[in-house]
Amino acid sequence: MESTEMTKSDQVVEEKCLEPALPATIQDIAKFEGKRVEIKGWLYNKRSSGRINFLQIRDGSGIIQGVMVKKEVPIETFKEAKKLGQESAIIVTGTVRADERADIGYELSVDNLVVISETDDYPITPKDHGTDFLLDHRHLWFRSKRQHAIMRVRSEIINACRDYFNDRGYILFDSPILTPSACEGTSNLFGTKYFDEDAYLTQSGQLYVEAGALAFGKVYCFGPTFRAEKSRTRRHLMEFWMIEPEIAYINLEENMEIQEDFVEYVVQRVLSKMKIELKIIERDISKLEKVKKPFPRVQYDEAVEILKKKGVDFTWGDDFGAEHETILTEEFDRPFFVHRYPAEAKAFYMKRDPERLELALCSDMLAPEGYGEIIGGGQREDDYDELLKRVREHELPEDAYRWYLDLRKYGSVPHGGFGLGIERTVAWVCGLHHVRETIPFPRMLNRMYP
RNA sequence: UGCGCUGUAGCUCAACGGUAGAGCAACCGGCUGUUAACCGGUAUGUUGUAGGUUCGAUUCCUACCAGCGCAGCCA
Repeated sequence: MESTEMTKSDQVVEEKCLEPALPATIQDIAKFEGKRVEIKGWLYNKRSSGRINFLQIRDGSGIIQGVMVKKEVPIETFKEAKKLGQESAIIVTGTVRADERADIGYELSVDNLVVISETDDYPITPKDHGTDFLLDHRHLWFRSKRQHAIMRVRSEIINACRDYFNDRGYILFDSPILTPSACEGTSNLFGTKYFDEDAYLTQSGQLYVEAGALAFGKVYCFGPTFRAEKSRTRRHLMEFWMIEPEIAYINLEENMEIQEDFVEYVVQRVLSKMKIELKIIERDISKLEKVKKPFPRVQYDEAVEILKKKGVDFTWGDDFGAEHETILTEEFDRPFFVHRYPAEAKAFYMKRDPERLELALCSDMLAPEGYGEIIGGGQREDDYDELLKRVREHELPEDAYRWYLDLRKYGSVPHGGFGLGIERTVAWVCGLHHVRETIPFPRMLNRMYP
């Protein structure tokens, strides 16, 4: 099929004595000013004005307007272009021309068009659609400008996360997705079968990554995480991605220093590399420019004081709800830490503060503008007897945690780490209302399609 | 799971209890610089499901179903 199309295209070249077209992407179109190029893509939208067809062409890297003038192309080509439906696959050739009127500064004077596949009735029209409809068409939705930009930012954030740790001597140490028991002893896991045994989809790689830290010093895992919580809010997905570094020989303070350095790096990198995308999403850049360390550190006790000063009824020992998080968030113009929560409500593996045994050596990083918790982390209990006691207190199956207890038996050291939720981070960096737009195919309560 | 809201054309939404309507998309035509282009024309319905009140229900009532928002839980 391709060869016959090329012949057709070559004929036009001959007839008009045009230069051969260079393969080009819209992203790099500036390099081709004055040159004749070929763009392989899709029709994003079109308008016409009698004797001119304006074709908005997208190729995945960007959108450019192709201008097709009636008297400059064969009449059949002009008519064909006029009838083309949104998202028809097309190969367009033409000359790149600088034009002030164009969004990207360049237009394409089209001299030929080859239709690879025609489309009619593309469901996502350039008008308003409801979220439910768009989510039903998620497989098409991210062809649209805004979703396209968000997916690019997500990709860059993930690359930045990986680069940060790879460049600093961390070993990628992936944790299993199928696990024999609950990592943190909580319920709400997706259950499945491992042949005849019960198995669960992981809700955190942390326990495994601890084993990695004691072997390699500094490791991280990056993968999907599953929570079978019946949560339906703008901050929750049933399946989400988390990057979880774990480091031997660090304390809580050092842990927080790594976190702020890491988050600053990720945000600043998106700021410098994704300007176009952030503009399409209409993100207020000034908010992100303030994301510089050091991030404020607030003890749980102080956070409770802040809430009380603001007239919020709050009992010491409770965990913060969404409303409380938002109020605290308004206090700062950058992410901040809340550390040393009451140990009662926290996971069994968290180390107690030796100076105040009722507190856990843990911290959350809360993103500004009401985006809530993006990181949870802390110091792990490294004493064998203490950890065994906690396992028993939480009535966890001792046998399943044998290997985890072993880590405290053979060369135990103070260690800690944290987990950053990718989708919440993307939502915050992009300034989105809901995390469902931050992942290609969101898994939500009541939605597993497409 | 609790509280609240919604369900009408492919999409976004109207319609005091009195024969079901608009914009966009589709289709036909017009326009030499459009940019969610515009202008004229054509076609489009089991009003979520089941019952009830009523002469008459898209409208009022009940149940169910589906979805959304908020909360809890968490990243």
